Amino acid sequence: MGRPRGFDEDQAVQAAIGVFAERGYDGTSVDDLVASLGVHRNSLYKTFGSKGGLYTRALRWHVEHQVRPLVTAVAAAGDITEAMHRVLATDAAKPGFDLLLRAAVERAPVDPEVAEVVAQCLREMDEALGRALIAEHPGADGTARVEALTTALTATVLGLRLRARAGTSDTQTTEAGRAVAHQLSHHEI
Amino acid sequence: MGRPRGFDEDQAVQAAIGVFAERGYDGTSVDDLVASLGVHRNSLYKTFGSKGGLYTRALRWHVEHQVRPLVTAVAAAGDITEAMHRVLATDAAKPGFDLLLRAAVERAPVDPEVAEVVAQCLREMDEALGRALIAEHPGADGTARVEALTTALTATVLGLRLRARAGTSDTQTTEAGRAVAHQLSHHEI
DNA sequence: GGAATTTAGGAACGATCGTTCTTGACTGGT
DNA sequence: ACCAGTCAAGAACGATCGTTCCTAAATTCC
Repeated sequence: MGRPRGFDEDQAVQAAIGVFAERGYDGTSVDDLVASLGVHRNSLYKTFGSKGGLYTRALRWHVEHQVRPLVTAVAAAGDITEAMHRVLATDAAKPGFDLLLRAAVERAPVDPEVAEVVAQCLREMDEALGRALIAEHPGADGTARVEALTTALTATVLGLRLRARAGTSDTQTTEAGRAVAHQLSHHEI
Repeated sequence: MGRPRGFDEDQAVQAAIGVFAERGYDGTSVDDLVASLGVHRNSLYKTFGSKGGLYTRALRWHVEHQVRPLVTAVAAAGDITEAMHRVLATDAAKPGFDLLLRAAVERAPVDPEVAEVVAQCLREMDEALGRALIAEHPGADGTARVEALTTALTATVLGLRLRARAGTSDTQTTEAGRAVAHQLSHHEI
């Protein structure tokens, strides 16, 4: 039924993730997207509806296919040190969660749909870190203290990645993560 | 020497801080600034040179007059619980450090001048939190562990404020801060 | 092998972007 | 009183914004 697509939809979404993560929503123009995605204007609007539509598609894909694996790896970690290492380890090939970070700062306050996606994802990260925490402190399971600590731990992870983007070295980031994990691991909570 | 100004420069800068913090750099137009600052276009360009010039002026003012007092209060705190409370306490009247947060995320990666201002400010926050930490653990003074922990603590503060902006309740934020402080206060580091 | 349908390729839209220019009102120094 | 210098007010600039429209090319169904 008609001419076949000259581009792959998921591939375009992945490219959009990179562009939006690097330049932000307001800092990215449709021309930027057209150039970076290799998808031409008309196809972009036909497929995603609008710039905002492509953004939410990109954010959802990012959360589901790039952040979720990180969350799963954290939840499966045997201890907090390993969990923090898995979520903070930098690797050029790894997608990370930069778009989530930018979305939380600049889109969540003005876009309820983005806010919901971000909040849900952060709750999952809280729970995953809580699982790693309980793996070392089984007695603390279900306590309010664990909940408060995981809220803070997720915040720490976000903040460390934020600092890394703003200039803090990978070494400092890694050691900071290790220090926090050590503090939570070698003492009761 | 000519007609006197019809606006106050500091007052305009403070208004710019609010606008940039709320809408971000790319999300703020010069028209927005003209409308919010009550300063007319020509005067804005005569006084600040450009939109970017006003932004860096606003960021420097924010850091010096709004974040620095927070840093000083943290450094002067007798314990970490008090320090965390002082930096996280929300109050409609308090300026907070939202512009710093947004600058770190969206401008520092692309503007070396902003990156330098942000990095310097975060280092000061690190040192202030370190002071509060050492107040409770004098023996840890100067150790690499303190440095790593303060890097993480500043990250936690940034992350918690980020989460608050994205929807996390003030109660959760406060309790998360308290839980972290408790963990650092009641155990050796 | 048309007819119908979908995409690609661009031109083009009005609106808004950051910035500059023009004009006239106002003030201080001589 | 007058000139020099600063400011306010707003029109206007070219560039870019997000979006739409038009035409040609490519594919499936009959």
